[in-house]
Amino acid sequence: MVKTLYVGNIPWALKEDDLITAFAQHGEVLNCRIITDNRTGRSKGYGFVEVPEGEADKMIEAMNGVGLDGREIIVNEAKPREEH
DNA sequence: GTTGAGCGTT
Repeated sequence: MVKTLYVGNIPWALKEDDLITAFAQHGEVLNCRIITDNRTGRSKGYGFVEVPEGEADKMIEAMNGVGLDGREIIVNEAKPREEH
């Protein structure tokens, strides 16, 4: 099973590959996604990273508050997406 | 070309 991590406060210039590289140093990154609004052309400035459940807790504590590109990022467990 | 709290799409 994989767990989804919420990553916020990320720089505008950051890319999905950059998140993978940063998170891959502390564990295995299965998938990642940065939320950007193409309709207004403005990045929401946050993204999601999927990591193994066994490493999710270590990844959060290891990457939470880490300075990335000069800006410290916020890493937490993402809430499950509600589907109705 | 800019900005800064939050929780997302194949």
